[in-house]
Amino acid sequence: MADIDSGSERPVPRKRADARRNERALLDAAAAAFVTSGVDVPVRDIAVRAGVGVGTIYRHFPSRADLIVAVYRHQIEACAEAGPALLADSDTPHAALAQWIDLFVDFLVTKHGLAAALQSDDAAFQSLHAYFLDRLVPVCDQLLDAAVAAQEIRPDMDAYGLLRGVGNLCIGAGNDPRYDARRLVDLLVAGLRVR
Amino acid sequence: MADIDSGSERPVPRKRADARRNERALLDAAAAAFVTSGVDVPVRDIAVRAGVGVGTIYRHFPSRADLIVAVYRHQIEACAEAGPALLADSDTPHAALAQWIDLFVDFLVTKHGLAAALQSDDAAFQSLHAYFLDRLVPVCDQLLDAAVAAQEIRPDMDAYGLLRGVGNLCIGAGNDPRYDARRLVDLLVAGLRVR
DNA sequence: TCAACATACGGAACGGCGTTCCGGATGCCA
DNA sequence: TGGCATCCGGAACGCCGTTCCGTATGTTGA
Repeated sequence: MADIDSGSERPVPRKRADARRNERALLDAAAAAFVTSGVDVPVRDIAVRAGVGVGTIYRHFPSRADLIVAVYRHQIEACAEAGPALLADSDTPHAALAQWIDLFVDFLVTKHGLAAALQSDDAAFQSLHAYFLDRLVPVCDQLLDAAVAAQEIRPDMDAYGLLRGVGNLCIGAGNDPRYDARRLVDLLVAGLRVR
Repeated sequence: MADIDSGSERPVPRKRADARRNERALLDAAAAAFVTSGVDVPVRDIAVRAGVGVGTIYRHFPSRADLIVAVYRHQIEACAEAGPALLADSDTPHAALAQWIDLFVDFLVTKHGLAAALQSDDAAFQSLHAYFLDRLVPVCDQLLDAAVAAQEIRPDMDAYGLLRGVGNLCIGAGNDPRYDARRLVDLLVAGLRVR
């Protein structure tokens, strides 16, 4: 989506230098703030870190959810692209599915508060929700289909439901040493197998 | 906890009539508001429903979490007490466990937003968290122990982790027809079985 | 180089939230 | 009925995400 101006004419006349600088500063500041205080960190804190006013945040990112998406876009892309690769490399589709879900869990568990934000029905988080779904559901679907075709798992599980379940299980992981989200996800994936 | 004054002397001299009336009105109003708008309903709305000022809510319930606990206390108690009963009546401990978890899921799924509040790390919800845990973890532990003793499930699952997992899976159920929390919980419980 | 303009900035302001505070009202008991 | 402990209502506080707008600044054409 970025840098479409590799073509001949220039319909989008490039943003001002300070705007580009601020956008970069905001992405860096937000990433750092998310690590320190979780994705629920107040917008004002991010603005202070970036040395910028709050208004500037909203010029670049329509809502806090879009900022979150922007910060994690690369990692989500990487996760999505790992799906077909795992399917090609693994011994069985079920192994690929398990490994891919592990990747997803790794991602969520290390982002304090992200899993909770993902399931929030707050309208402000709709774009976050939508981006994850658009990008990951098709990948998960492909893995599920392959495992079903190999008769490794029961055929009545949909990718959307599974991803939401895994996402839900990751909520609060990392806050509480007594709660091991990964083990529960493993249990869930184990329950998926044909008996 | 209520009505300790069945004894002889009366060290706690009974609350004023208007206070008792308001507490009852608040419980009723909160219950109705939770059904209509979920447990996240603004405190002011509950106050309006009860025909009372916001200050009155906080005199009776130290925080919104305590109001939630008060509203659902009876149902939580019922769920807790159903555990031993199911264990006595069911054919196998695993069946009892599955049925009990079903009860828990039934309870959570019908309380819009409760499951999310339960997992929130917000300090205001600590008493909610604590009450659920105090009351339900021992029951779940008993069911798990029995099922482990009968060699029906793997022995490495703790009651706290399981309850949190089930609670997490129930987040957002009821908002989204595409998400079937019960099915995922069933999968989780199925994954618990020894292979 | 400079003026003029589109673009972007900062932070005050807004509406909503949970919670606290306190002057005034009210039930209770002597 | 008077006096007092108890309780009430709702304004006020601090924090939040988001919006708005007067001001500043990068850019561009002359």
